[in-house]
Amino acid sequence: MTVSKTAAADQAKASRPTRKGHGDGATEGTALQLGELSELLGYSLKRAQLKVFEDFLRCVAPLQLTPAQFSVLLLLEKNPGRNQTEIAGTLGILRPNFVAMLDGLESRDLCTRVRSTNDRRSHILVLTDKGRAVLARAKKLVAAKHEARLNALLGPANRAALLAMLAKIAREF
Amino acid sequence: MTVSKTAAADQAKASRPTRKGHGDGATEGTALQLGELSELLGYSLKRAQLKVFEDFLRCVAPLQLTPAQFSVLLLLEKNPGRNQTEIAGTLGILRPNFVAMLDGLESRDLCTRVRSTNDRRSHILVLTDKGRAVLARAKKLVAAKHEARLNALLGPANRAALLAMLAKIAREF
DNA sequence: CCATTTTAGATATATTCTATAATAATTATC
DNA sequence: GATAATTATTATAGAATATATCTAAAATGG
Repeated sequence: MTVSKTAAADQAKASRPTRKGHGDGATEGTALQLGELSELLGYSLKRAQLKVFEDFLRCVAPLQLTPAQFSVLLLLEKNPGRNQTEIAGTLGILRPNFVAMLDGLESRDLCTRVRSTNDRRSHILVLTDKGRAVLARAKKLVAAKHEARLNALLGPANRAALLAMLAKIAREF
Repeated sequence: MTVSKTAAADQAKASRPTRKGHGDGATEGTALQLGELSELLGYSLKRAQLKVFEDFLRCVAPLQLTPAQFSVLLLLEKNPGRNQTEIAGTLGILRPNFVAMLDGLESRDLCTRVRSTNDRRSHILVLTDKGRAVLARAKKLVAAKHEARLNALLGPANRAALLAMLAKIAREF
């Protein structure tokens, strides 16, 4: 038998069924203990990342941009004249998966593929004027709502320290 | 016309095709500039999380445990007598998706579902002896290889500060 | 120049993760 | 006892992620 001998004892601890979120709370189930989970960096990293992305989506919802799309537009603005492989590679996006993503951006007229004259296999990615405008508005929303909220929570110095450590992990780990 | 007037100029900057990673490097493409992307917390958060999970998988590969599976086993050990809804909810896993995950753990005899005597709708989750043993080995691998590597990269004080900030974001953001 | 190899983008496809709706069994509430 | 709510489950759909293959074009080496 592989089940713990204390299974019956475990059962005894199980609370009887009660209506939850229903007033006095005297019979509400106890919150679970995270225990060693709270010392596991990867766990908090993942939970924090989900929260941050969630907030990003809310803040930039008027422009209908995902974090990944925003990162592409930012990269195109900063690096004109680059092709799909270079942009996708820098962002850690696999080339096949980048195709549909670009289709989406291009169909919304945020960027265009331009056949390179130097190497006719490749597409230079170009921000459209609309793409530039949307990006500018997105930057303002992100700075004013999203990053501002993080700053309020952590404080500017902590936020900078956090960013530096995350970048170091992303780079060197 | 929506395409930037400088598209032709952008094209001019595109490097001619060259063999990459091929010796002298005089003609290698320049690395892309991240620009404002490196100030976006969510971006570094995501990239760091991927690296950390990747390393976790490597370190604990002999036991064939994913981060999510490890977190379930940890939580079962710390919180005996809980049912599926409570465990899944604490980890942010949706109940329907938790079913297949438990099937996997149960088929490997790492935990078992025990019908609760108090509420016969629910399954109390119980770590098996094998589950306890695997968890103990996993903890050692994680501490000795995974978290040790993070400590070496950041230093213990920074690692603690990072963890505290991530937990705060996960909790309060 | 020509044959071979390599690369860029695209397509197809598989896997995993995530999310919602609906169902059966059981329990709670009126 | 009738109605509503809850647990676990199934089915399913969508997104993210991964690999192999195809074509057109370009580079390489004779």
